[in-house]
Amino acid sequence: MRYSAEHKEQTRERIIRAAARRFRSRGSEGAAIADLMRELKLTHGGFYRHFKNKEDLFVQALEPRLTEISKRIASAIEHAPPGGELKAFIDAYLDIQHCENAGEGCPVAALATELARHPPRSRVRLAFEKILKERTGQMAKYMPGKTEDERARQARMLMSGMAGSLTIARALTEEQARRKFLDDAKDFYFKAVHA
Amino acid sequence: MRYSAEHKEQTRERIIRAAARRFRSRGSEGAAIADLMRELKLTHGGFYRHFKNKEDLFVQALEPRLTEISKRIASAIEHAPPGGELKAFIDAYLDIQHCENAGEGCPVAALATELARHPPRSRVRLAFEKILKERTGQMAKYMPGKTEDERARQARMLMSGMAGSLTIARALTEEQARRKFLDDAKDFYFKAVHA
DNA sequence: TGTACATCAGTGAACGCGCGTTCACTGATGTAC
DNA sequence: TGTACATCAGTGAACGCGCGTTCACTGATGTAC
Repeated sequence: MRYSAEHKEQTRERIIRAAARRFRSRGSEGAAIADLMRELKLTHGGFYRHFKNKEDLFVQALEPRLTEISKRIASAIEHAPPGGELKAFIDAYLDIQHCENAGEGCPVAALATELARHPPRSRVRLAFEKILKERTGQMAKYMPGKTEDERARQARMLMSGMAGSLTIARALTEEQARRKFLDDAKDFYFKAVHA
Repeated sequence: MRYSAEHKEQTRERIIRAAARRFRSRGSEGAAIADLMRELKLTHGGFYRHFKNKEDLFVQALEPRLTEISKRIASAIEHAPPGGELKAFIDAYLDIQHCENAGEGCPVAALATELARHPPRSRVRLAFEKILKERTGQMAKYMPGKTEDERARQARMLMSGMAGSLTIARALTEEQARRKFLDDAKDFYFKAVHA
């Protein structure tokens, strides 16, 4: 059947969304194309009408997710009382829901280890780095610190540290322990950025 | 040919060492048994005289590595001037060499994401959790903090945070950027634990 | 307005490859007598 | 001390499976005339 360009774009969008979820919750190697397409009630062959190959999908799925999270963060910050932006951000990032749902969450925490194993100048790594920079830039303005540079540094440290703590929390086997770990982390990072 | 029990034990040890390196630098899925055995000038078939399967190897390779790192940390701390133990530890963990050689480094930073994807009550996760507890317990005594509990919390946060920062540093494409990132991190965490 | 042809998203069989695992076999050395 | 047999680490071919990718085909709709 012939489909409209609009229909094609919608399918593409659906593939990207589902893929981003699978990549984050299972890793790139854990997410099979046939399974992904089956989830969307499609067959695997059609995949290649939308993407050159799996890596192409990975790159294209990564970017919108990173910016999506940025927006989510921005929204959490906006709804915070004046002066409470940073706390709102930390609490939102280290939330138990974020911990339990890696598929919907921060791609940095979910995929950084894997990305580090890709070749250094690969598209994925360059895309990752670019967006990492954008994101920490966006966060910087809520950071304490005298100079722009100091605030940017703080933002980078806060983000990488929280990503690490979130990852470790996810590896704990008991939900109770994860909750406690995250609560401790909220405390720790809030104090850390004010040190 | 018939081999002595001692010879067998040595081979087993060699497999575990090489596997631990490969697991950390490439992840469990990235480390193939045939390649591993070839590195040791053996063939893949012999592998099963030593391990039940690949997961068995993973569990057995993980444990000694976690304690090995604990010893390395202990040694770094011992050689530090009195009162400088914590700084010595932070500097050792966030060292550029540690960053560049994931294969020889901290298994928490290298494998936590992957571990979180294993089934919750699996041998690997339980082993990981047990040793995580031991290690942070060991670190706790160098932490500032009034109560034992507070020191333990600080140790957990420091470790998970630094693991995250190390991971992000590894994902950066330029060595210069990695060095700067690590230096910033050393500062950040040193101040954070004294906050 | 109607007709013939082109397009192309989606289908599903097939291919090739990597990899974990199995298995019959080898042969040097340990052990029983 | 010598001999026959058992053992078992290691070999390498083979198997099965999952998965990324290719390809000939379908058929509804767009387009040219």
